[in-house]
Amino acid sequence: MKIFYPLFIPMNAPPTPREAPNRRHEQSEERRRRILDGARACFGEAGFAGATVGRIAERAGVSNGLLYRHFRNKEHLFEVVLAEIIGDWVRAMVPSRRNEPAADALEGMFRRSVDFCRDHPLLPALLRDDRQLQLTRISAASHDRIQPHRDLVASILRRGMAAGELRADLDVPSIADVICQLQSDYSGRAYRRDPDHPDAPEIIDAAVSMVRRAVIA
Amino acid sequence: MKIFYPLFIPMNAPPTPREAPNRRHEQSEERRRRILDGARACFGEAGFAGATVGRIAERAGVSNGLLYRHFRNKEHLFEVVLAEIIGDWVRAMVPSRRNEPAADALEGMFRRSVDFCRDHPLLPALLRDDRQLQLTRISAASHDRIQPHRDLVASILRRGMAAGELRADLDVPSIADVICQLQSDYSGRAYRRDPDHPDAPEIIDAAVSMVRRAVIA
Amino acid sequence: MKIFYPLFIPMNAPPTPREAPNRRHEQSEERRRRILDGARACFGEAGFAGATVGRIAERAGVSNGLLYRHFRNKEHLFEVVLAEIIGDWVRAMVPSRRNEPAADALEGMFRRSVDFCRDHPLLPALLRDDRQLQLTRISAASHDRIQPHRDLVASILRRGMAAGELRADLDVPSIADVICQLQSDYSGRAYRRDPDHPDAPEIIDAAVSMVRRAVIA
Amino acid sequence: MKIFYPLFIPMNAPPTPREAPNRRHEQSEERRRRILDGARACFGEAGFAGATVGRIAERAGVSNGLLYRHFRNKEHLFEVVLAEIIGDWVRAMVPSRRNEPAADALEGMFRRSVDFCRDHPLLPALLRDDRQLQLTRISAASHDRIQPHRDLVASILRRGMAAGELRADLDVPSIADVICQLQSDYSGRAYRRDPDHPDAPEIIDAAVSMVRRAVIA
DNA sequence: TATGAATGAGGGTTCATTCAT
DNA sequence: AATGAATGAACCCTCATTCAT
Repeated sequence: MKIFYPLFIPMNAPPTPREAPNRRHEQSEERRRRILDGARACFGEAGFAGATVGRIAERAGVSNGLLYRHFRNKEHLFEVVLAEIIGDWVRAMVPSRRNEPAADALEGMFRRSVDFCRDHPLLPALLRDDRQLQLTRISAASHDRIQPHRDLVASILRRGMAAGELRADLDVPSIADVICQLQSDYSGRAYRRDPDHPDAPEIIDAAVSMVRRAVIA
Repeated sequence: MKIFYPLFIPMNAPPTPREAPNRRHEQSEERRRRILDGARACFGEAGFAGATVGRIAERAGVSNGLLYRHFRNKEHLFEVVLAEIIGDWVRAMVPSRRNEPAADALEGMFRRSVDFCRDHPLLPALLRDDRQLQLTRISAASHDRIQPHRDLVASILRRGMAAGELRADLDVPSIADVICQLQSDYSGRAYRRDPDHPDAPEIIDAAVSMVRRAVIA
Repeated sequence: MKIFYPLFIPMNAPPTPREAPNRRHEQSEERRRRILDGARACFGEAGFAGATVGRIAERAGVSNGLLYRHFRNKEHLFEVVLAEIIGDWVRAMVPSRRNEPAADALEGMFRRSVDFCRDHPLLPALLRDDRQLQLTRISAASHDRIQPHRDLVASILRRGMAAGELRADLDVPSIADVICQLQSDYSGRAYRRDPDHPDAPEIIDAAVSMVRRAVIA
Repeated sequence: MKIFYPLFIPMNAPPTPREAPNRRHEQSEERRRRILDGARACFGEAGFAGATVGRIAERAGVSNGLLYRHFRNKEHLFEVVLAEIIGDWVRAMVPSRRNEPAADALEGMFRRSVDFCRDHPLLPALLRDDRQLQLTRISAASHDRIQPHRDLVASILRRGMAAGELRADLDVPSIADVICQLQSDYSGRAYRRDPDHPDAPEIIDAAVSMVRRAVIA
């Protein structure tokens, strides 16, 4: 069975500086970086509509106008931020060892995803709900990141079923959907520090064990 | 065992008409109603930031200013809408029969919640994530609706454990959290019609069966 | 010979208040008026691009936002201003007596146009050159006002030729074009007080006599 | 009779290269040239306000900043462009033969002006109306170019009157004004291709014949 | 009670100009 | 001399909120 791991193409790698980078270019690049960081934080805190360009620039310590040298407009900036985050997240999540039992692979993914989101100042909050963000125009983003995630989970499930480790009667696409949903939920919690949606270890454990119990033979 | 069903205190009951309601008062009350309906629709479609008071008033067929006679401001209006919706949702969700097996009670709740959200033009989208809505100031709302929901689920779990229907080693608060999370997720999907987050019956079934398997003895 | 005088339909007559106008409505109407006056002045001085809504509002003594209650946007405001001005101008210019000699009719029109523009705080400056104003989207405006003007002049010319008062070999459309051009020029001068383009009486006389000499038999 | 032909003082002659022009200087000069050409095109297309420095630099194939080494600011650049154009225009317009009849001289000037503007990708549109261009600060430019033009026409008129070719009772300054006005009008038309202000040959002919008839004895 | 005209702060965006390199 | 990244003021426009009627 062919497993197809490499999910996402990194969309917004910084333009490869093939010439020796001079000071100017370096500084510019660093400011672009700071803008993206500021945008991550602001979008993460306030959502797309709530974040303001002015605030982002301020946070990045640059002028209002500079933002528009690096990004077409607010929406474009948001797209780039999203793409970056997804790239990071996926890299953190992907199974490290290929031969581990399927249930362990799922649990590993789950926990790595949560841990990544906890440690990283980023916005998995935005990983879920484009509708709220009035970003219907950014349609690709949502689809592009969700389906591959499900496919990855599904491939692990199928591998486990083939190996006899998992129940044989799983409705793979549906179960994969639910697992991904839970993973998104608790990854998101790890970032937001909403006391109403805690990410206490025992809750994560409960989610993980629910997943295990649902799939194991 | 005492089961404590009445979860929510109605927050914004219409001011109790202690005098015999004359015409004026009646009409006023009806307009308040229309404003709330318009707000539900608008907030549901565009989120908090995206909805405008002008639009809401227009939809309600009243003037812009009247809105401010009935509600302190946009935020307050939103709070009231939220509270109302949660009331409706809870009423729809609460177990009908008291003596059914715990697992069935959970499943029933799950499905009723999803169905309610599907049939009702309302905004369970908003049930989850105040942060997105820039409503950090509305902290109470979130807490008030989420904890009671978990308590309800927890009480069912405990009943089932006491009755020997469910596993004895459940970490009740944590499992309740996960179950509520899933229920919110798929209820939300039922309202939004995001093709990337479908609410196909088999997916709902998968979620339900995952829950059952997690708790059943 | 049929003469077709009524050229322009007044486009932006204030919405006829068929009900007894209360104070509120009156004040609103007056503010709309003030905005239009401010806009006339600002557009007249600075052109479309150069005029700013902020400046116009300030000049009208109202808030920035009010402008957008009365007009869709800057462009719409400009259109209305233009239409008003043209209406005024046309009414001022149109021949009063029907039976006067053609050459006198032309001269009368010419002088009335100039006088109107001199006395009136308006912007015939804008009567000529949409291109400068980057108003390609307002294409109709230009055409709608210029051709009728020429037609009016042409009809007078033809009447004079038929009556034997004017030379029989006139190239009517071309001569009409030149006459209108001159009339626009010196009407515009009357408004702008550019010392480099004076509107001294003897210059107007020179223009008028040039026109007479060109057409008279 | 003294005829005073050399009308305009070249305002912005390139800084006289008093040293043998080395490579550096040559290249610099060529870039200045390219900037001016780009500016001509941009101002011509979009007017002063509509043209942007960035666009001009891009069109000239130089950097944004270089523009400010050669010109004080956008306004200065515009002044220089204007002066250049006027120089070109005047050279094209000036009577070639000194002894031709005055009326022919006028007609020749008229037609050469129109032809020049038609053939040349430049901005006689801007020849008339500084006010529109928000360039009230550039007052000199306007005066410097208009009065000499009138003087030239006046001198031809006086010559014709002295020679008995033209009517003896002409109000020379006034007639000169009108002639110059017409000439500007139709020269401008030749450049702009506004269908509402055509420059068809028969219209030009009509204008020319109007002028002739106005002055001829 | 109900209206909707009026306000004005703040939104995203552009662009003339400067200055370190 | 030449670059182009960076600035920030000013642009048009929206919309939550107030208040005279």
